[in-house]
Amino acid sequence: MTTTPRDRLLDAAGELFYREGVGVGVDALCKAAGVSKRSMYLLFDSKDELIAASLDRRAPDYEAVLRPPDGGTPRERILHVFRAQDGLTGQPTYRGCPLVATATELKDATHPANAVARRHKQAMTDFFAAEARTAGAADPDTLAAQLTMVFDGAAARAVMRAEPLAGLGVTTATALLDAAGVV
Amino acid sequence: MTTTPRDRLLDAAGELFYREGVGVGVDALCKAAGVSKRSMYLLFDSKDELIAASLDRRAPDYEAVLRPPDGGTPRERILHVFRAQDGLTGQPTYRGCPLVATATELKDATHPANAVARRHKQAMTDFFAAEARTAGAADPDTLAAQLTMVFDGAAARAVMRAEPLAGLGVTTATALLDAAGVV
DNA sequence: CGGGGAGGAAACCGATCGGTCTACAGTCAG
DNA sequence: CTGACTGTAGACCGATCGGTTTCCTCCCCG
Repeated sequence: MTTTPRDRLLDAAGELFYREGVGVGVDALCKAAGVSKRSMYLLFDSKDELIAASLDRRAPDYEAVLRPPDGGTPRERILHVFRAQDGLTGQPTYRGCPLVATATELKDATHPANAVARRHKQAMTDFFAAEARTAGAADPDTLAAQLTMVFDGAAARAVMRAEPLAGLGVTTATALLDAAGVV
Repeated sequence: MTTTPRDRLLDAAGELFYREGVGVGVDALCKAAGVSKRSMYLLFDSKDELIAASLDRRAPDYEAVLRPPDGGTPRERILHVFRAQDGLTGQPTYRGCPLVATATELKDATHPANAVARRHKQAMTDFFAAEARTAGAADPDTLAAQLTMVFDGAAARAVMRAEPLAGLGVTTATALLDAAGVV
């Protein structure tokens, strides 16, 4: 057995919940994963826990796509994130930032998946803050919060497909970096 | 009869779909509106049409809250939108921009409610563009797209409650206006 | 007074929801 | 071989889904 039922469940959940929303039923999910409901409920306490676990599983891959390779200036490293995002938003399968989309769908701030989303989003802000600090920005925390906001805004625009202007996130982040004196 | 069944349905739908998501059932919705399912399905072809119609109904009120009063400089008029948004995001009942949230939940870009959301969002961008043009910005369309993106980003941040910094939308919009030479 | 339309209450439809449970196949250790 | 363990298939539970239909009440107009 190359993949465990747990792996298959998390992978199928990550894809289906992102593509069709968390309203996808447990039956359809288990069928897609090739796992019986019985096994699913032995592995996870509830569908809600599975949502949270699948988001936690998906997040590292998401971050890996966005994170810049080693080296380069802080400015370039930050802009790499927005360029990578631009590549994602151009795809027809793009449904927004998975973290924000899940939080938006779940509404309930106490949902376990919401804590997962918050944690991984904070990691992105922390990355921006560390780079901004390295670059000697006057207020790295505020700049990091602004950049995260631009990231989420670019994702939202892409979802609504009211985005005739590609690279909007990159140009806006550039403007903020300029304003913050990050060369 | 002070309110028609149609009005009660649209109002209840606007509130419930925003507060709990479009997954709310037709039964619960009709009960909240004090309207029978029979009447609902005589007034609307389907739940999807009701979602679209309720969003269309809600949008003018939403815009009225954000739109600045007559007068003032373009810069002040633009910043008024972000200050008004800041007031909304501070409320515990805030669940994000209704237009973006609906589009995010529905996934399907061909859903009638998605067209409604796009149209109203475009109206906001058009407002920004008109003000930027009045102010003599070099590229008013790009600036308007950036401001809309910041607006949606601020909404997304507020949803996730990873928002220790109030007024983030206002300060970021200010930075973009400064960069675009809109005094 | 009598008739017709509007609209509420609720039964009903097949399908699906999240979740539980039984039955059985395969695989390992002893 | 036996017994424990893991896993699938799928029936089953009550509830709810979107949507349709029947029935009845009310009110307005003639």
